[in-house]
Amino acid sequence: MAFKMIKNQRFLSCSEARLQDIQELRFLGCQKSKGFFSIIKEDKKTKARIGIIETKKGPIETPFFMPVATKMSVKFLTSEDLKTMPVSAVISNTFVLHLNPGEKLIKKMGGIGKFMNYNGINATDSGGFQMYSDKIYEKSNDKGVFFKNPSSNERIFITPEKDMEIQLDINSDIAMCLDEMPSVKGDRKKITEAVRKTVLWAERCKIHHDKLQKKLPKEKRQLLWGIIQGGLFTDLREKCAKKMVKMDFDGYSIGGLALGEPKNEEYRIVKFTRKFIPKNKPVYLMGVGSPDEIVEAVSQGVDMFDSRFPTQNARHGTIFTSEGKLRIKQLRYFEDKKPLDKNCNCFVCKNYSRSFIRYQLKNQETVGMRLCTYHNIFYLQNLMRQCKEEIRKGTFNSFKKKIMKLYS
RNA sequence: GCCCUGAUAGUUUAUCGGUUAGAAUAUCUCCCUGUCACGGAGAUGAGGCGAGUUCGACUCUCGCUCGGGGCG
Repeated sequence: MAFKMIKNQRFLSCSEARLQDIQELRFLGCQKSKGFFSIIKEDKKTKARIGIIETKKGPIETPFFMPVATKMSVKFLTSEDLKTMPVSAVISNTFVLHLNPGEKLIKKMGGIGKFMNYNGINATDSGGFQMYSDKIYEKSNDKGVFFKNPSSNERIFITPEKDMEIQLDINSDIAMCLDEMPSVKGDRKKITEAVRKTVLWAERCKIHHDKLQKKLPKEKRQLLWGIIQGGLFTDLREKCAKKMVKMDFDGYSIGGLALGEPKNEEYRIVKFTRKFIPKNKPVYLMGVGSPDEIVEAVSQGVDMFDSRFPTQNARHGTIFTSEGKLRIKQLRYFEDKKPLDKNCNCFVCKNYSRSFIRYQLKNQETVGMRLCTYHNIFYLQNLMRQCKEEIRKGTFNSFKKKIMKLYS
C-alpha cells in the first residue's frame, strides 16, 4: 500500500504525520467531512490557513503545490516517485490530452488517475493557457477557441461546453473553466476583452458542468474552479472576481500572473484579488512555483499552486535548497562529494553527490534530469509541509520572511 | 638524417597582406512560473618563439621549438 511506503520513511516529523493521516484516509477512500472545503487552522499574523478539500477521490490538505504533468506524467518521474515524496496532487492539460491520446482512451482506461496509476488528486487545466502559445493558438470568439494541432495542423474548435465534457471524460478531480489568457503586457483593451470572454465562458462552463453531473451525488462530482483574469488592472480584477463569485464555483483561480511582471506587482494583484473571494472557498494561484512567491501567496490566503518552474529549473540546472538556489552545472561542483542539499532527506540527497549529478546533467543524461527534478519537487513538497507546520505553530510569518530572503 | 605537413581562445576549429580575427564547446553571470525533455540571454577568453620581406605580417620567406605523416 502506498501509505505504508510513506510510513517507512523515517524523516516524517510529528506534524507531517498529520498530513500522513489525511493521506491515509484518502488512500483508504474514507471521506469524513461535510462541506467540501473546511478550514482547520488559521494563522494570526497573516491570512495563511490550513484547510481540507474533499474531492471525489478523497481529501487533500491545503496549501499544496501541484507539479505539472501535462501529458499525465511529471517529466522524468514515475507515479511511484510521486507517491514516495509524497506529492498529493498533480495537474494535467485538457487540451494537450484531447489532441493526444484523446479523452476517449483515457476514459476507456478508467480515467486519468487509474491510467497513470496515481493515487493522489488529479487536477486538469482547461487549455486556456495554451492561448499564450503562438504554435497552437489561432483565434477565439464568443463561442470558443480555435486551436491548431501542431503535429498535424488540424484545426480544432473548443467551446466551453466541449472543454467540460473533455475534462469529465478525463475524469480529473478538479477541473478548470475555459478562460482567455491575455499576455500580462497586453493593453487594457485586450485584457478587458479577455475578462469579458472569460466571464462569458465561465457561465457556460458552470451551467454545462452542473448539467452533466446532475445525476451524481455531490461527493462523486468533479469540482470546478472559476478563473479570475484582469492583468494588472485592479478594477478589471475586481469586476471579474465579483462575477465569478456570483456564479458560485467550488474554488477560484487567479490566473495570468507570474509571467514576467515585477514580483511586487504580482503580490499587489494577489492581495487585491483575494479580497473578493469568499474565505470559505479554496484559492488557486495559477502558474506560481518559485519558493518566495509561494510563501508570499500562502500568507495572503492562497491554498493551491502549480508550476513548471521547479521541474524546468531542475532540467536547466537550478536546484532549490535550504540555502537558496544552487547552480549545479558550475565547475565548482566538479569534485564536490556533498549532496545537493545537506538538509534534505530525499533519496537523491541521500545517495548522490553534486559531482555525479553535475556530470550527468552536463552530459544531457536523463538520469541527471531525473535526479534534479525529483529533488526540486521534493523540496517544494517539503516547503509546503513546513508552511503548514509553521502555521500550526504560529510562526509562519517569520518562516515566510526567511524563505523570501533566501530566494530574493 | 632527409622530405612533406601543421601550430589561431582551456579544447576543436574558420578567415584574411590592412578585419571589431568568426564559430562551436568549455568557463562565468543572469533568466525560466496554468511545460517546448536535452533551453534562452549576456560576458570573459586566441595568432608557439625569433628574424626577414613590406608603409603595414596571424597571413609571405627563413630559422628554432613542438606535433602529425612519409622515405631511409
